[in-house]
Amino acid sequence: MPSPQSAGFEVRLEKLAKLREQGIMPYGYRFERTHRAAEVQEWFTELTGKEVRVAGRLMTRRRHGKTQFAHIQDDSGRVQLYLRQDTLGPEPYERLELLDIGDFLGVRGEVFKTRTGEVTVNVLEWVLLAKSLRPLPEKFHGLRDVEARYRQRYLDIMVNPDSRRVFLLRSRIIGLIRRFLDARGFIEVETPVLQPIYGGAAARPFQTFYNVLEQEMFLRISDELYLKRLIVGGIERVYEIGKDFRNEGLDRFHNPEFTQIELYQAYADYSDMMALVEELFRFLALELYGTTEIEFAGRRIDFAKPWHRLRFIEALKERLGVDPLELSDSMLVKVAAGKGIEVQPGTSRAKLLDKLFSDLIQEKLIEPTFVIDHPKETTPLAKPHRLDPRLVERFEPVVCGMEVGNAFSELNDPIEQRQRFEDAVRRNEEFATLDEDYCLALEYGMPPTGGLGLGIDRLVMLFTDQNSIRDVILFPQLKKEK
RNA sequence: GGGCCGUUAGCUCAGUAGGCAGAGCACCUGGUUUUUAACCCGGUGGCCGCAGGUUCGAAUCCUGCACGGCCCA
Repeated sequence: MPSPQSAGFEVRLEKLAKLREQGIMPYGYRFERTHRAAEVQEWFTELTGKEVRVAGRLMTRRRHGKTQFAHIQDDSGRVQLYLRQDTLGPEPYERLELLDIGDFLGVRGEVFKTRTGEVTVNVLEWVLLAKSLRPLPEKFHGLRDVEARYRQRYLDIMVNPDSRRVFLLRSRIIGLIRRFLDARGFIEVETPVLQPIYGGAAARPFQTFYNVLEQEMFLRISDELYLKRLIVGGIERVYEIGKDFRNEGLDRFHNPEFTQIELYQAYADYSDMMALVEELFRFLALELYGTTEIEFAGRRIDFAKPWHRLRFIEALKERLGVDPLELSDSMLVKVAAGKGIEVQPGTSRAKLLDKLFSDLIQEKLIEPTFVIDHPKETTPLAKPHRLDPRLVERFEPVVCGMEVGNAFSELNDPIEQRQRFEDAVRRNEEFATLDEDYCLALEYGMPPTGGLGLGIDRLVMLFTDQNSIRDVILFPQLKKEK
């Protein structure tokens, strides 16, 4: 972190003082703009010779004695300014010496095209809107240092256009998802982030204390059990986009605080959810890029075609040479070890199966694929498979080896649901809970329901070709600097 | 938790037989009335991540720590 004494700071403070001496307010209140930077370029034909008012941050500057060129940047892009002593007058021109790269300016001027063809504003009048006291990162290379890009994200998006692009796309993607679901009659809701009992996934929660209720609480690890209560209540198509929190690992694909969309549709099953995913991904690609193809990590992925279906058990059976469903827990551990996959003693069968699949198969699934029909014990909230009671009706959408979601035909038999919760708790599975209130809700009756969760961060990674989840999260947590 | 890599000026980076700490950009002085990574002259700027150790001498070698990245668990 730069110190107060660092280069440029003192000099800029002096300029600030001089400006005040000259009666200039270095921090303005407002500025009426007629155009944004990009609009001046875009509408050049109509604007040429006309007066415009634009504002932005001073990003470049080339001085030539009695004239100078500069660029200001606003959120649409940049526009060049041309500043002449004979146009501005001696004092306002001289006062330009008190400006620095990084300052915010508002200008009034005439639009023209320079000899080299760049659309430019010939400035008639300028005002300082905010003085910058810190030197900006280098104009050509931008801000490269990964740690600095995360810790000072404002600098990253200020000077690295690609970073800005990612976050603008993130916003568009979320907007498009809403548009897609709203058009299909889904209702967006908000459910509690602070929950008295966590559930809907197997993950270590963050804990906190709710003073006025004098009660331990958890930050949600999933929205599932609340959204399904709403299905019970008669909201037939419902979704929520929000943060979930899992007090666990942090790597390229995982961030403890992440954004998920969960949606539930009454009278539907997991096949309907597969169709929805196929449509949604095609829609996103078309809206964002005008084609069904995207590029991720150097590969072209086409969402025009239906996704592959890969049965969880059959894929594992082929890879392991034996049917994992027919193996005892201890045999399964041995077979896993034979494939180089070691787990801590006491790891649940569900976790082991999951790990086997992730390590041996999932990372090779490049083409869009639904991994379907998982073993029952992996998924206590999914409905038994209609053709094979050892399995559940579940799928995980996988693209480029990356799991981007999870979906089921939702379990709506309250007796079986309670049994499945109790089994998981009895097997002492990590983070298994029994949500009595949810069981009560199910006892009132829940229609057949298809449910789907999608990791928004990973979705954004996929659609913006980013390698790390931290590159699609504006302010990823880092350790405190000491 | 383990392995590897990184940390040098505001930014981007050089810097090994261990011997005065470097460049470009930015900044400051001067010049320049159509430039655009403007240009020309001159200049300022360093806890070389932190703490120890080895050595006549350490950015450089060794140990530990901090922060970050990648890979593994």
